Amino acid sequence: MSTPLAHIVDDDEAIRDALTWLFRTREVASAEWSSAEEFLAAWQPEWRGCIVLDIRMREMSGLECFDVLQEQGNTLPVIFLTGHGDVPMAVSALKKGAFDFLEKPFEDNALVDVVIRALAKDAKRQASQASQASVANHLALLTPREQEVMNLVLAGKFNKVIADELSISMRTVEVHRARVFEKMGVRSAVELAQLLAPSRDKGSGSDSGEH
Amino acid sequence: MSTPLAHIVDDDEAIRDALTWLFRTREVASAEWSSAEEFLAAWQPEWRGCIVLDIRMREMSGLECFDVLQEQGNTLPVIFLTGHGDVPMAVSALKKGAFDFLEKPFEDNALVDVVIRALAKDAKRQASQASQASVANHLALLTPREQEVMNLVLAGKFNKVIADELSISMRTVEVHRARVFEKMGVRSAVELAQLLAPSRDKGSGSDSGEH
DNA sequence: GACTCAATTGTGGTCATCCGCAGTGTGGAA
DNA sequence: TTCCACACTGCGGATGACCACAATTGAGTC
Repeated sequence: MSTPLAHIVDDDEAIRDALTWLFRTREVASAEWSSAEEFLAAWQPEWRGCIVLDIRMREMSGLECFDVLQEQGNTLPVIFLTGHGDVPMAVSALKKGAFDFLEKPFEDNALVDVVIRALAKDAKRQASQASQASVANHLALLTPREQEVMNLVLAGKFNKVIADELSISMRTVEVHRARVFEKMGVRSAVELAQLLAPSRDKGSGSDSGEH
Repeated sequence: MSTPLAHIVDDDEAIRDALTWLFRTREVASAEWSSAEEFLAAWQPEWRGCIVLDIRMREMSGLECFDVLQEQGNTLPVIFLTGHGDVPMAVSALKKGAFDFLEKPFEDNALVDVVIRALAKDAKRQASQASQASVANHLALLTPREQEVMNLVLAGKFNKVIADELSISMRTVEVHRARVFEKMGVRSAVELAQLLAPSRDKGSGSDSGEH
């Protein structure tokens, strides 16, 4: 199991050591990576925690690393560290979904606070995603026909009408319907609607932002 | 009705004129305000569009103006303009929900693009909020007893059980239930659940759920 | 060929929902 | 006082939902 970790990605060993020590004294578990490439090679989508990413590194920069991560579906909050960032860089990073953007030198407390908030955010995201994934798993257990019937049930149609539209008997609809309820772990169409309602929205927001 | 406007808030008349001219040539409707105070005094929550806010102004700064707006429930996207912003300022503004943060000098095209995206975002937000408000209006038509029954219906309970919990007859529950459907403009509990699924908090829940 | 699984259908019955009809009682507004 | 909105109730019937029991067919697997 992956424990939540603050992943420190920086090619400066002195800084890595300092951050590792800082996090250890604040009881924040962390891991060290000496380059963006090394981190990307190891990165797994199921990791939890957050990423503390230095912008200026010898090979791949932190910003490039961030882009690659986002393409690969990373959901971990990313905190950028930079010695000489400019405003457009910070704005771009945040608009692309970075969690925060800190200029060196920064207060130890400030960084730790941000990391702790990032860890909390990831934990929350993880929780809500877990329940959504569970629904998706149950949904995957349904046969095509069952899904078809389910959709019509959710459209509020009577079994009679569903039978008609699918050109099958009412009895068959009842059987499918019962199996859908059973497999989805609900006891009524109302519960089913509520279970599926949150995940039935369209479009993922691009940029967002509440805090 | 309020047309979507790009509200230009800047105490420098030359800049206001330039922006107004720029927007007009791009067919973006705009309005001018010569100070944060003037804008705040006129501001109405139902306005649509976006706000182009200069940071450095004589009296109240753009950042202060932004804080006041957020407190008052502003939902319009805010685009900051600044001649000499620093990274922490930009980061803070974006994390507090600003739409964008542009440093002068900027390309005309860049600003117009941002404004157009901001207007689009507001239009989208407005649309989704409208349907939500409509649901709220319908909910407000329900009598207290009807809302109570509705919550129990949405909990997936049988009329019999609802009658029991409220210590009334089944027939009365049926009457309330029918009125709820009628007033909410739905024809079944499933439709009701879907209508209310995105936005809802528990009220008057007696016992909690199982499953 | 035996076996599993998805899809299909019927019978007959129970329980829940929905509705029209016909009322009672209460508290506030005109 | 009259009118009205709200809450409440009973009866009986039509319709829908759910279920146990019992089967058939075709596709794909072992």
